[in-house]
Amino acid sequence: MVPPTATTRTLSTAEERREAVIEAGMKVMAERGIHGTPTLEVAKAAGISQAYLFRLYPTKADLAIAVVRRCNERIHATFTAAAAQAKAAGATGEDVLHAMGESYGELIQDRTLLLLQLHCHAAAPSEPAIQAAMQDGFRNLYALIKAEAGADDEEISQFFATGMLINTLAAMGAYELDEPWAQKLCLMPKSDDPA
Amino acid sequence: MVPPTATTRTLSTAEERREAVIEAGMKVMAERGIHGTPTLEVAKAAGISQAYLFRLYPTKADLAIAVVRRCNERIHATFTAAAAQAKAAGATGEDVLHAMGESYGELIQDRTLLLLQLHCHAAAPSEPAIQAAMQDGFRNLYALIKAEAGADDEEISQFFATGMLINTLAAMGAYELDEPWAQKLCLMPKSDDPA
DNA sequence: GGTGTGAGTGAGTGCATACTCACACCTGTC
DNA sequence: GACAGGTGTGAGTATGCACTCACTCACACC
Repeated sequence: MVPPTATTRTLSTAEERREAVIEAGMKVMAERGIHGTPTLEVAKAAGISQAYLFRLYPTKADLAIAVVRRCNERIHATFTAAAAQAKAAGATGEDVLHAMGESYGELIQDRTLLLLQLHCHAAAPSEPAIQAAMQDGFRNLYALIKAEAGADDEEISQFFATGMLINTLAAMGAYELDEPWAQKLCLMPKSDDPA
Repeated sequence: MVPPTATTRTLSTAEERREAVIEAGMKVMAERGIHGTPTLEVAKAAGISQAYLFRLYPTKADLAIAVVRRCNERIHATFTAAAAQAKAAGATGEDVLHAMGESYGELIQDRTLLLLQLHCHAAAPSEPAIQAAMQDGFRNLYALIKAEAGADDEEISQFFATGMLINTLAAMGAYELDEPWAQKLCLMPKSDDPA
C-alpha cells in the first residue's frame, strides 16, 4: 500500500540491528555476566532470532568484544563531556578532574556500566581480546585525563584507584550497608573518582 | 596385614577431603571463573569422583562459598602476619600499614588470590551469599587495619583503593606492558596497597 | 566373622546452550 | 515483473554440565 521509503521500510539494515544487539547485550550481560549470558537472551532482548544474531556476530566472543568496546566508549564519552562542561564553566586543572570524577559517580548509578566493568575485569585474564580492549580503554582514559585536566601521574593514579574502589564497593553492596566500615569507605570517594 | 592406624588408613576423613577440595577449587576456579569452572574439574583436581564431591558439598554454590571464604581468610592471615612481623621489628603506625601493603603485592604474585577476587567481585552482585562473604572479608580487613596500624579512615580508604587498582592492573596485564600509561600506573602503588 | 556406618564411584539423566542449515520474505534495480 | 542480494527465521544438532542413583569397599567395634 504505502510506498516503502527509507523511513517506512519494515526491515532494518544490518548496521541498525548490530547497534540494537550491542545495547541489548550490554543490559543482559551486565546482569548475568559475559559468559553467563546465553546468546538466546541477547537475541530476545534485541528483538531478533538467535539465528540472525549469529549472522550479525559470528561467535559469542565477537559479540562480547563489541559490548566491551561500547562500554569503554561510553565511559570515555562521559568523561569528555564532563570535562567540556567544566571548562565551559571556567574550571581548570583539578576542578576538571573533579568534574570527571563526579560524572563517573553518576554514570554508574544505572549499574549497567558498573557490572559490565566487573565482568570485564574478571574475564580479561583468560580472554586476550577482552584484555586488549580493556588496555585500550585505560590508555584512552589516561590520555584524556592528562590532556583535559592536565593531571600529573600521581593524581591520575589516585583517580583510577578511587574509581576501582567505587566499583568494588558497589559490587558488594556497601553503599546500602549500615555498618561503620562501609559508610567510611563509601564516604571518602567523594573527592575524586574514575573508570 | 599391616594393622591399620590413623596414619596408614587408605581412606581420608570427609574433613580432609573437604580441605583438599577447597584447595583444588581455589586453583581451578581462579583460572576459569566461579561459574565457568565445571564441578568435574574441581573433583579431578582434588583427586575424587564428581559424585563424592557432591556428597561433600551438596551444590556448586556451597562449594563456591567455601572457596571465597578461604580466599578471604588467606588475605586476612597474610596481613596479620605482615603486621606482626613489622611490629616485632619495631615499626608503628604507617610503617605497619606499609608492611601490609607490601605483603599484598607478594601475595598476588601467584595469581590465584588475585583472580579469585576478581571473579568474586563480578559474581557478588547477582549472588547474595558471595556478596555477604565479601562484606565479611572487608569488614574484617578494615578492623584489622584499624587495630594493627592505627590508620585513620582516609588512610584506610587509600589503602583499599590502591589494592583495587592493583587488582585491575594485574587483570589487564598492565604489569607486562611497555607503554607509558601502564608503567606510570603500575609504578605508583609501591607506597601502599590492600586487598 | 558379622554388622553398621562412613568413604567412595561408574554410569547415567535431563536440561541448557553455542552454533548451523534450509528456507522464506523484503526491497532496490533494470 | 523478474531477479539478485540482503534481511530474517524455525527447527534442528552436538556438546557440556549440574546433579542423581545404585552400588562397592574400608574400617571400627563386638
